[in-house]
Amino acid sequence: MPELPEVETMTRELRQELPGRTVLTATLRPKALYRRGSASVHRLVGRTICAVERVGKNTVIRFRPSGLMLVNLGMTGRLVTAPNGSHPAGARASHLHGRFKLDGDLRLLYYDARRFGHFYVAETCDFQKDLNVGPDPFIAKPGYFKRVLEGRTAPIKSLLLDQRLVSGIGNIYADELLFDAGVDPRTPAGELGDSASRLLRSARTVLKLAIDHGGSTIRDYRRHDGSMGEFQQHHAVYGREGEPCKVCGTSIVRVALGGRGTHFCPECQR
DNA sequence: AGCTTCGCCTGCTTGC
DNA sequence: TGCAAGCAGGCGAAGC
Repeated sequence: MPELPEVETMTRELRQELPGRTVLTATLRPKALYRRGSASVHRLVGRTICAVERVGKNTVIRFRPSGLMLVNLGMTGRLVTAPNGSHPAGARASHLHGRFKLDGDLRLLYYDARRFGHFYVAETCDFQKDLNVGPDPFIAKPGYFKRVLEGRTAPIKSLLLDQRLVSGIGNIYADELLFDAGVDPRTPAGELGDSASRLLRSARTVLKLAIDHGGSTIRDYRRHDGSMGEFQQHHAVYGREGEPCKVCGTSIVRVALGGRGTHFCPECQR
């Protein structure tokens, strides 16, 4: 499940290759991969990539003289370059849904087994307003969490997954940062008090560490070269149900919260 | 408005 | 061993 660290890793890798390339042909199917209100990728033919950046869990490719394409990988999406005629390691042809032929003998390919990803093509875009993408933990100012969580009654874990409030955090890193902060995921967000600012610090710590390890590979995620991320080896709680807490030895518990598998240490997180 | 549930989709895991 | 059912989960839509 690509979250901020995985998308950041992928975006950095694409940034090495894409800027300066002009789009020669573009196809994306099926239609369901387009986000509502998106223009067709055909519009990008003839335009030249000028920047590749990350916004929350999305990769944004910018073009000159104008235009942008936002890619959200959903759960199993993979955006990767390959020379003409070759396919990236471990990619199945039946999962190939998007092809962008670029100049200089390069293709940008989109694979997605479950097709939960989506694309948004437009001339301009206000991410916060048009796409409901709030600030990520590296952009948010100290005090931001405390301010937006005030009065909220939903469990803090559920709100951490809400991209409108804070972007970039998914199921894995929500569990991991709550452990780092020592906060019970079921805590009503408005009752956090001063630990709200601790959450922001933990988010930055955990996400930064994950980026340094190339992200987490649970099932599908792969680095650009087909290798796996390493951070899953450092998970304290995610996927460790029944295993001893690395701090106190208590068995890690798994509960369902808002329909999501949620892992935590009942001793360290209160 | 805020909170919760549902549906999309397919590969992997589990159970018989 | 083989097959069917169950499960996972980002995110938008719908329901309360």
